[in-house]
Amino acid sequence: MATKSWLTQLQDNGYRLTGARRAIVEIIADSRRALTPVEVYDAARDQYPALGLVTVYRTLEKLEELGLIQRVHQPKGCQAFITAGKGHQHLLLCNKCGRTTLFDGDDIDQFIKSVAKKTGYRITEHWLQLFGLCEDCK
Amino acid sequence: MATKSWLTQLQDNGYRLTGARRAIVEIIADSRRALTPVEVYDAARDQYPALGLVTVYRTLEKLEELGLIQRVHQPKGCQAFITAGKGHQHLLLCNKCGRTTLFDGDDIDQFIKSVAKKTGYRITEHWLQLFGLCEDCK
DNA sequence: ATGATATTGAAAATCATTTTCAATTATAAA
DNA sequence: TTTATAATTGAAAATGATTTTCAATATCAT
Ligand SMILES: [Mn+2]
Ligand SMILES: [Mn+2]
Ligand SMILES: [Zn+2]
Ligand SMILES: [Zn+2]
Repeated sequence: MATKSWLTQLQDNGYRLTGARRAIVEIIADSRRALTPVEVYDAARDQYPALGLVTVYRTLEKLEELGLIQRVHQPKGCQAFITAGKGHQHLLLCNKCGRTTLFDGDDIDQFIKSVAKKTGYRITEHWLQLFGLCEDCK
Repeated sequence: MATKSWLTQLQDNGYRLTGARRAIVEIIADSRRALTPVEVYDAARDQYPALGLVTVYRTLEKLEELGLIQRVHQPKGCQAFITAGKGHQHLLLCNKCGRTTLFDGDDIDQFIKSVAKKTGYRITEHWLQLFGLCEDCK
C-alpha cells in the first residue's frame, strides 16, 4: 500500500534501505488493525527471517518520528501502532476484529467550546476514540 | 476528601483496613492530578514510611476494580490514576500543571450518529479527552 | 570497487510489574 | 480480652517489555 512512499521517506531522511526495514514497513502499512511490536516481529519474519525484535523497536521509533505511524491507546494496552492519518483525525475501533479506521469529518467544536466556557480551560487539542463493531462484524 | 467513603467501600467488599491502604487512598483521593504508582508510593510514605511499592500496585488494582479510580491515558504514558467519575465522563487535562477535570454535560451523540452512518460501524462507546490549559495556568 | 558509517542481531542491562513466601496484623469468634 | 483464622504485608525473586552495548555486516556515496 503505502510501503513505497514510506521507504522513500525513510531514505529522504537519511535512513538506509534494508531488508529488515522493508519487511517491517510492509507489514504495518498493509495492516488494517493496530499491531504490537511482537506482532510486527512475528509477521515480518515470514519475509525476513533473520529479523531481530530490537530492529522492530528501532524502526517503529523512526516511523513514529516521521509521522508515518501512530500509537493506539486501548483498554488492553497502549503499545500498538497503525498507519497515521494526515492532520487531525479521530479513531474508530472494532471490538471484535480489531479493525481500526481513521476519520475526520464534522468536528465537535461546538461541544468543545461549551466545555471551555463551562470549565474555564483553554482547550487546544482533543483525542476522540469510538469503539464498536465494524460493518463486517456487526 | 472521598477518603472515608473509599475506606468504607473497601471494608464493605471484604477488604481489611490497614495503615498502608489508608495512606494510599488518602493520597489519590486528595490529588487533583493523575498519579503514577511510584508517585503514590513516594507521597504515601510520608504518612506511612514502611509502605512497600508492591502494596501500592495491589491497592491500585483493588480501587480500580471497585471503580473508585480510573487510568488516564496521556502522550507521556498510560500508568497514571485519578479519582473515577460516576457514569460516563470526559476528561480535561492541563498541559502545564497536570490538573485533571472530569465532566459530563451535553454529549456528542449527534456527531457519533453521523459517523456511524458514514462508516457503517455500530458505535457503542467512546473516549474523549480534551487537552489545554486550566484556569490557573492559562 | 572502496571506504565511511549506518544498521544489524545477540546478549546484557535496565525498568516496570507480578509472583512467591514467611512474618505480621486485622478482624470475627469465643 | 484473648484467641484463632485468614487477609495483608514487604522483601526478594521472577517475569516481561524495552533499551543499551558491541562487534560484525551491509548500504550507499564516491
Ligand atoms: Mn476532532
Ligand atoms: Mn461522551
Ligand atoms: Zn470488526
Ligand atoms: Zn493547570
